[in-house]
Amino acid sequence: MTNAKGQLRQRNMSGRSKTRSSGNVHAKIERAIGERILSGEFTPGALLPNEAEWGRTYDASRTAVREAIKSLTAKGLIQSRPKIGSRVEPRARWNMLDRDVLDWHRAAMDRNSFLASTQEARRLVEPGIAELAARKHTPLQLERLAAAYHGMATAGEAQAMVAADVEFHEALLACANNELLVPFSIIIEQALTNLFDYTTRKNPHFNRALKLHQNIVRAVTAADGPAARKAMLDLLADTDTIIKVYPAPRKKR
Amino acid sequence: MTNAKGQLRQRNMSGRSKTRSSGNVHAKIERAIGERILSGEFTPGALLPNEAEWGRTYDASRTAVREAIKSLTAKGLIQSRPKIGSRVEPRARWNMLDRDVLDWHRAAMDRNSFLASTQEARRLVEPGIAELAARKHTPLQLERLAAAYHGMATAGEAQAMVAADVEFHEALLACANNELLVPFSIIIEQALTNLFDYTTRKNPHFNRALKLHQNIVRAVTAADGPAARKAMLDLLADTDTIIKVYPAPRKKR
DNA sequence: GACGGGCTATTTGTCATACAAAATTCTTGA
DNA sequence: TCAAGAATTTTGTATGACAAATAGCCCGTC
Repeated sequence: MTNAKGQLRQRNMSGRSKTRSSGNVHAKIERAIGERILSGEFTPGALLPNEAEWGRTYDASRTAVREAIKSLTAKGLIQSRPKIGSRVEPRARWNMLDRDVLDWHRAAMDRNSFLASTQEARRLVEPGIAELAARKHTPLQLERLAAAYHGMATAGEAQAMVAADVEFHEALLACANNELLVPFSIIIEQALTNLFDYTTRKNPHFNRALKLHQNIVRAVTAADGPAARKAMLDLLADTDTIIKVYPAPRKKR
Repeated sequence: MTNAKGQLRQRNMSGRSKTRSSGNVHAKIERAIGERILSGEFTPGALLPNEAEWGRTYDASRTAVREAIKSLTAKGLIQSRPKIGSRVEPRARWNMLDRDVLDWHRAAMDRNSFLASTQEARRLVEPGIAELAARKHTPLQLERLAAAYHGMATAGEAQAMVAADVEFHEALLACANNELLVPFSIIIEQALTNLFDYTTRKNPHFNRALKLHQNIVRAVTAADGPAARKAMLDLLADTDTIIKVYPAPRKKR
């Protein structure tokens, strides 16, 4: 994130939508420090430089630094105390389901390990979500799900396909009608975005994936919980297969 | 959170550990605004008062207000833009697995609805976690789980029992070795804390719950995934029963 | 020598003020 | 009518000053 002189570089937007606020000084500093923590440069329990020092490092005012630090604190990464400074919190406190944190986390590990852990989490949660969705959806929510499926079927380029896929899973999550589960969409989004190279390119897979998604729509529409669960398991199993068949498409740099 | 004159009151600590920073001005403002959003006073899309206005409302400097707002932004509750101000984000963006957000959420709804949704989420996730734990735990993690069980068995007062119970489930989560699942511990913690009145008091239930926890330890120790899953399902079913048997112990005020 | 209490230094916390930057809204001119 | 530009509002950033908290040191006492 930072070059030799510690100046803030523009982010490279890998996977994430361009946040309007990413141009803000405090947002850049937050990202810079966040990445350095997630990368392991500062380990849990470690003492960070003080605010004045960060200000010098990134050539910014203490105000901007403090706002960055407050954000990182809100994400559970650090904790500040007078006379002590800011310490890195234990990993168990890190809010890994925060968009930024998960993004920094992904950037700090190799892609296959990351995909392995997202897929594991998805296998754990999404079948249950599908079942809940089948049992609890409202007509409006079902409409959104159907529309998302239609969006997948008619998506043109690969980029749009990924977006439609994400929307599909978010619509399904909404069908489950449990707000506590919603943050999981971030994992799904990251997983699908990073599966980009694996999927969407191969046309034979495209049709298969579409069919597997359709099965979910049908089961949810029929309010058939067990069928929805199974349809989701099938979809995830298919995804896992693809990851194994095509190991690491191309090294990142 | 605020009285008629808008002055900040000391928090009442329901369920949460006393945060050192809760005495900070920006933390108080954050909490005040957060509660007002979660309570529905400001609905998604609504425009909040500007920073200067908040400063007057809570008799604080713009600096403190801004730090509060940055925290709330990091939790996904709001988004700020120049010339516009701060708007409440759609609920799907809210980071419901954040400690504070979940706490404000709980405070804004009736207890039974809250417990219903936490139990639903737990039924969805924890059996899978138990299974993963059985398959992936390390010796050290298993030790922690066993110690947590021992802590439950020897806990004296009810307060300590709840703490030990939370530690048990967090230890189990750690056994699963998937960091993406860790934030769920916040749901478990909130659920158990709020189940306080239901459980722990009745001695017959205490022994039963202890046994159900022991079954989990055994299955995990034996690396028996399916058995661990079933043991967790049994435990959760038992908890659900208790909630149904003793509806709402005492209204909160 | 051990211990307790107070002193000091460091760091975050808070405030006030000023100006920059962004972006909506209004205004004005073609 | 519409588009370009000006005005206005709000957040964003910087600076400087002081308050509050507290770890670690110092010192005096038992």
